Order: sequence, then structure tokens, then C-alpha cells
Amino acid sequence: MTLNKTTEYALTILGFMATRNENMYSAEYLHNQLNIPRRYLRRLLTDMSKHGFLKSTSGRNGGFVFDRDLKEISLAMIINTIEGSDAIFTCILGFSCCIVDKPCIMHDSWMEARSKMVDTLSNTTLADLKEKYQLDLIRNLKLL
Amino acid sequence: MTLNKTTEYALTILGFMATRNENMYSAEYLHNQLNIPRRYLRRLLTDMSKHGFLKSTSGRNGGFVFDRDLKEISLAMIINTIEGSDAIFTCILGFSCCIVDKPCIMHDSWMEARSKMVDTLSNTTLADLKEKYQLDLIRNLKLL
DNA sequence: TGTAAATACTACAAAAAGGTAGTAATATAT
DNA sequence: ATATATTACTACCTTTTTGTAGTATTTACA
Repeated sequence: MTLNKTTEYALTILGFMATRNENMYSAEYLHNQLNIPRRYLRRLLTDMSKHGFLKSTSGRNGGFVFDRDLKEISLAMIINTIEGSDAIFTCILGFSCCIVDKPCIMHDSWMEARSKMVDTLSNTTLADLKEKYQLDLIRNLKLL
Repeated sequence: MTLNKTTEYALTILGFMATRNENMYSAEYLHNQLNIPRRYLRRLLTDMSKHGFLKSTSGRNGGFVFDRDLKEISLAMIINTIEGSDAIFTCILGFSCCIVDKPCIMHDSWMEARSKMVDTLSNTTLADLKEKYQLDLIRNLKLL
């Protein structure tokens, strides 16, 4: 019922990067900000570069930036990419095969629950998060 | 983004038992019907007895039956019980602590997605599954 | 051109989840 | 009573996930 750690990290990292305005994020900097284990974080960043979310620059002053428009990256995409194919969309209970009868017993209730979630995750992009974050900032300033 | 295997098994077992009309289910029988590893299945059944979902009878002709009204067992309860406390209800991303700023960036979108799912899972009981299953049976008979 | 700051790659270690084995305990049937 | 069918307990093995280590490579800057 939970995302695995790696996916959680991925969302944290991309969510963080999407809402700040640096023009480059080094692994070291992200490690300090997000408290994700150094080496693991690095591997994940490299991974996300390979998957086309990020673009890496090696060498001094290097780091990572987005390689795609924030509007093009939904939460569902991140989860599916990191967690393996179609983590969200398949019948995770495996109910289509685990019980002799078909259709499986819980299939319908599960699919109903699931599809509600998928809708939200598919319709929320990093751009949405950024917008929300900045509105929140403004709102807080006004309250001061 | 998936339930773990153990929870999946638990749902499968309880779903199966809820929709049949045997008065006793032995581990061996359930193993044959559901293809869940023998020993693991047994341990899980014992576990579910300890958690009050089932009642066990030892010895020859023994087995497991429900120890509670089917109306009192929701899918959400099963998941939470097997998967550890509040698997469904807590902020699984850990976003309240993983980013220096609070509230966490994805908290809102995640909670929206999640609460939709929780609603369905909390409102569906094993009794509902049973009813649905039997209606389906009747419907299929009519089609023959 | 050498040094420092960064990513990239590969292999391994530790922890958690999933699964198995052996044996004890319990209850029924004959 | 004894054999058999069942659950209960404990320890261990396997696989997957998470995390670490060492070393190579790339690049900017003094």
C-alpha cells in the first residue's frame, strides 16, 4: 500500500527541484537539502537522467536540471517509470489470476478505488506543484 | 504503489472465503484453491486468527472460519491490519519530514489521490463482495 | 597543466520481504 | 489407545530492496 523508498525519493527530488529556482542542482546539494543517502541519491539521479526526466552535466559546476517541460511530467509518470512498468495501472492484486474463477472477486471494488487515485496522479504535473507552491508563498507573505 | 504480497494473499483468502458457503476452510483446501505457498499461507491464516478476522479449530476436521460478521470487515481494515498500522491512512510519502519546508510539496495532491482510494476501500466490506458475487452468479445463470 | 568538484560505473553489503522445513501440539475417528 | 489430519511455533533459507565503497571519468578554474 506504499510506494517503495526509491519512488518516494524520486518524487521528493523532482518535487523539490520543480519548486525552486536554481539553475543547477548537484547531488551534494540535494543530499544536504533532502537527507537522502548520498550514494543512493546519486544513482537515482543518474537513473532519472537515463529516463529523460533530468539532464546531467559532468565535471566541476556540474549537476542536474530538468530535461523536459514540467507540464510534461505527471506524478503518475514518475511513479511508473521508477517503480517499473505500469505499477499504477495494472491490477496489482493480480486478481485476474490468483483465484480460479474469473472475473476475480475484488476486481471491481479494487479497480474503482484505484482508478480514482490514478486520475489524480495522472492529472497532477510538476508544473502544478510549482504553481501551487508559489501561490502558497505569496499567501504566506501577505499574512506576515 | 503496490500492496505487498502478504496483503494481497490476505485479501484473496478472505475474499474467497467470504463468497463461498463452506462451513470450514482448511489451509490445505485454501492452498489448492488459491495457489498460495502452503507454509506461508498457514502462517498467514494463524496471523489472521490472532487479529480476530478468523477463528481456528485444531485437529482433524479443523480449519478456519470467520470470527466476525462480514459486514464488519472492510477492505481497508484488512490492508491496515496485515500491512502494519495505518498503512492506508498515513502520508506514505513521509512528506511531512523529508523536505525541510513544511507543509510538504506534494502533500495536497497526494492526499487528494489517496483519500479517494481510502473512501472506496473503507466503504467496501466482505459482505458487499459476497452480495456482488452472488448477484453475478444469478446473472450468469440467466444467460445460459 | 594540475587540482578540485562534480558525475558514472560496477560490485558488494545490509536489511526487509517472501518462502520453506522440522517438529510440537491438538483433536477426531476408528 | 493409536493413527491421522489438522493448526502452532521457531528457525532458517532466498530474493528483492535499500544502501555503501572504490575507482574511473569529465570539466572548470587557478
